[in-house]
Amino acid sequence: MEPTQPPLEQTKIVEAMWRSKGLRLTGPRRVIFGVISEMTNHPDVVELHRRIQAVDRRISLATVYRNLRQLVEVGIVIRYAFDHGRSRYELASRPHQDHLIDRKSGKLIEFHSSELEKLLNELAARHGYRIVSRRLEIYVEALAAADLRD
Amino acid sequence: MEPTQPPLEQTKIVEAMWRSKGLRLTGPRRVIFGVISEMTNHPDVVELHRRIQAVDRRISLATVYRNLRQLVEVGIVIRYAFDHGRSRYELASRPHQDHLIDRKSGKLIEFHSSELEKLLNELAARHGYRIVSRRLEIYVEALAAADLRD
DNA sequence: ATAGTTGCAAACGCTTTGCAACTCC
DNA sequence: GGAGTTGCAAAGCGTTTGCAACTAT
Repeated sequence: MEPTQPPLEQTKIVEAMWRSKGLRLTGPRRVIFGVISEMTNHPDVVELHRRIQAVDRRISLATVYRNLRQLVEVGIVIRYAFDHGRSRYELASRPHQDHLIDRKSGKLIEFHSSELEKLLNELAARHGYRIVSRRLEIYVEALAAADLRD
Repeated sequence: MEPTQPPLEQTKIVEAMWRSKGLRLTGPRRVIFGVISEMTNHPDVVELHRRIQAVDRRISLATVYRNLRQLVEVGIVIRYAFDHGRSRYELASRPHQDHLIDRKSGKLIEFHSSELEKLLNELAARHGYRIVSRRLEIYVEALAAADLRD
């Protein structure tokens, strides 16, 4: 039934969040936020910059860095500095995933436990902190005859 | 002139481990390994270098870096790159702990919760697995210090 | 009008490395 | 003796920043 309305592409979540904070919106920001809105995994600056330049070649790496920094500051984006290479970024709105990793089979299971969530929050609070983000990797080994699929 | 036995000070665990791998032992290494053997928390290179130079002023930062790198390679030391500042180092022989990391202050809190331990074991078992090891890093923010920033 | 943003290039902080002298086995 | 190690200074790499031109409000 829908006529040929512009696909209204993926809503730019980040732009909306930014506006809701009453912050200034510029040309480069529109592009940057658009790209960031669509990131699903954990891209690094170079990858983001590449995608951003695909839209507008003039946007500099410095601007990408500056905006990422601001997005992290206002809590829209999370920055990870796992190893010592480039940082990786993630939309803060995504619910956090924890992982079970079976090195033998190479299987990786994502899970989410509200019980765990609750316990971790308590642990943090006990030390006077609020959790910003976390990283949980559990390395496991199959129990006897557990030939699980998935 | 020698009294009885030299106090045999704190055993230099790292030196012993290194020897057991048949690797070369030099003057600077003896000092570096001695300092590393005694590290209890998660010092960074600068802190380690300071302690090392307190013993032998001539040992360079480059040498400390090079040896840390080798120790990590052979698995004696673990390197953490929590925030984006200097890496922090820990003796691998210590039982693994979970970490609370305050990126703003750079503070790092180790904790251990048997409650958490139990829950994780349950979660793994629920999926048909047994835990081999894990890595948990919780990034936090001080509760009260929310409006302390400029 | 003006406070904020941008691109550029230079500066920064942590870490690594090329080199020549030195040292442990 | 010779492979491995060291100190030094310089280079590398990811990230930040000073500046002058620009732009959103």
